[in-house]
Amino acid sequence: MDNSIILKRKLHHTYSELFEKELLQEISEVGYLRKVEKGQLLVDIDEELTHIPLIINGVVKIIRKDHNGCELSIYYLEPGDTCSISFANCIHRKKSIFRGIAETNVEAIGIPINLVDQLLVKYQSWRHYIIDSYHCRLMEMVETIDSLAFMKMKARIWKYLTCKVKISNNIDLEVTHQDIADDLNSTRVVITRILKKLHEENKIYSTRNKVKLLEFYE
DNA sequence: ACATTAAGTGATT
DNA sequence: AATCACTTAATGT
Repeated sequence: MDNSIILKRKLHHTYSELFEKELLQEISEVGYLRKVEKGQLLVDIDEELTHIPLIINGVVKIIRKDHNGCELSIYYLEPGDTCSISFANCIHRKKSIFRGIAETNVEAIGIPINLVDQLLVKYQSWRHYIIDSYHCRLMEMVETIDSLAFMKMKARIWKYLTCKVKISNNIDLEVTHQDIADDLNSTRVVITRILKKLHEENKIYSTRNKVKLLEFYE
């Protein structure tokens, strides 16, 4: 079967609502189908980008690596998504700052980067798609940052409490929320709220001036 | 009983 | 996560 016919059909069920007809037609002509098996890399850090992937089906995990090589998952690409970050990269011929791994078996349509610019000029739906994509990615990032920041405080409090228990060799601590806030350079209200959560998780039992650790392993 | 201090909450930034 | 403004609960005198 003709390559463009196959692509057209693949494109249809996820992108027909998104793109105008002419754009679908053009993509089916210039794109090529790329199948990636679960666990395989789509793109690695420092790799030069040669095409933009439009995800047809499957899920791609986008991750970042820290200095130690620890992975931090940034976000997921699902059908109908593309890696908008890669647009800036490919326009300026930069290398990827992310790694994309197939979380499941993935089918994607690759669009050569030299054509991405042209599509941007020619098709409104393509422009909207890219801008929306950026927006979604940004919102996901904000969420990730929020939760990281929050978890950090919770972790700090937990460390602080277990440390105190270890020092005093006593499960019962005599501290006010304000004390903890001062020690951790935070504010009382924030501590109160996180302690309440820990309380609800049955990790501590806290009353006025007191915090009792219910979970404490060496 | 009243004042003081600790803790809880909702809204806002 | 921090700040504000305000409420509620516990404690000391």
